[in-house]
Amino acid sequence: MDVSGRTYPQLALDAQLCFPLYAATRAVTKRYVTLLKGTGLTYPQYLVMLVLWESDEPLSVTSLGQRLRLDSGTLTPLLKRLETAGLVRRERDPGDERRVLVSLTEDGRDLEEQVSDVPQELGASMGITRDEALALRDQLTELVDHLDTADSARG
Amino acid sequence: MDVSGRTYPQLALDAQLCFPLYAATRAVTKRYVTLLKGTGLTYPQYLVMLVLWESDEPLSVTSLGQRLRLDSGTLTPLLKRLETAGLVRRERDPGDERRVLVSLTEDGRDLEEQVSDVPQELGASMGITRDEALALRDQLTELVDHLDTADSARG
DNA sequence: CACAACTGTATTGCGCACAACTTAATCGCG
DNA sequence: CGCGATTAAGTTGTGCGCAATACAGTTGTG
Repeated sequence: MDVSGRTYPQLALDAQLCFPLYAATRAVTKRYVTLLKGTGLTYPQYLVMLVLWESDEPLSVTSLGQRLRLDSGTLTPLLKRLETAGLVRRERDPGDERRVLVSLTEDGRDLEEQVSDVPQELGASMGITRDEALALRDQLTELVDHLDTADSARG
Repeated sequence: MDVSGRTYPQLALDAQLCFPLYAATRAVTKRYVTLLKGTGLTYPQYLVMLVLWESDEPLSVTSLGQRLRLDSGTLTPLLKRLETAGLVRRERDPGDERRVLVSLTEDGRDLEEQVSDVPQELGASMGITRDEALALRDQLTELVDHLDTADSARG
């Protein structure tokens, strides 16, 4: 942690934001493994289910991807696993055969009740108040917005 | 985003901290791809190099793993790629043949100067002040500490 | 010294992420 | 209508993360 005397002190691991961010995501994901045990879901699969539970309509792969910022290379195999698990259906849109519509099965819908306590349990594991969590959420959301424009703009 | 009328409003994607955290990490990683282009490093490889640049001594795989919270299943192939790239050496510790000591080559050491502007460039992409970044860093560090104890304690 | 317990690293297998590419369907424009 | 451009999803290949396992080397104990 002693950064004095280094040629490039800004490169110290503990001086940067990126590492705690990276570590926090992995720690949260690891906690979800425990919390989702019994549902058979991975954390990315859980996120997909969250989006589907929010939606009244079947969603295309692209719209799921826009919501979660994931592309078809990630979603297609993930959705196939959810289909194999019997939680979702994948059907070509009759009105546009390029699109695949993803909808919940009865089992998929039923799973929502089983995970309804997960957010609160995770919150308890994080050791911060609800207000702190919401403030952090907003800061990170802003960060994502900036980074998205930054990377496309500055190349 | 309208959460009213849902049976489980706490499951709304936008109500939770986990998703912005996950999205922010991926956005940062994506930005690093651009910033590290020319070094040949991936973001996790860059983190390993940060730790090695900080150290005067060769480090074992385990001590690298403790610093970065990564295990040998992740580090071994990553270090082999860094070795192939000519940036590090991997040698068994003569004093304890179980251990593999990782040290920088001349090329590896030289790379530090090439990335010395990366932290500042990333900071500029995030659209937050240095103080905000440091506050965020500290909050996330605390989060990680809590989650680590939570997952081992509550199983 | 013998040997069980432990430690450090490597290997295997699975599931993301994502870039790059392919294929099929649709759209737009003359 | 014909046909090039665009769009949507799927495929391929690379590199993490990490649990589970294997295994060689080391340590502790009698």
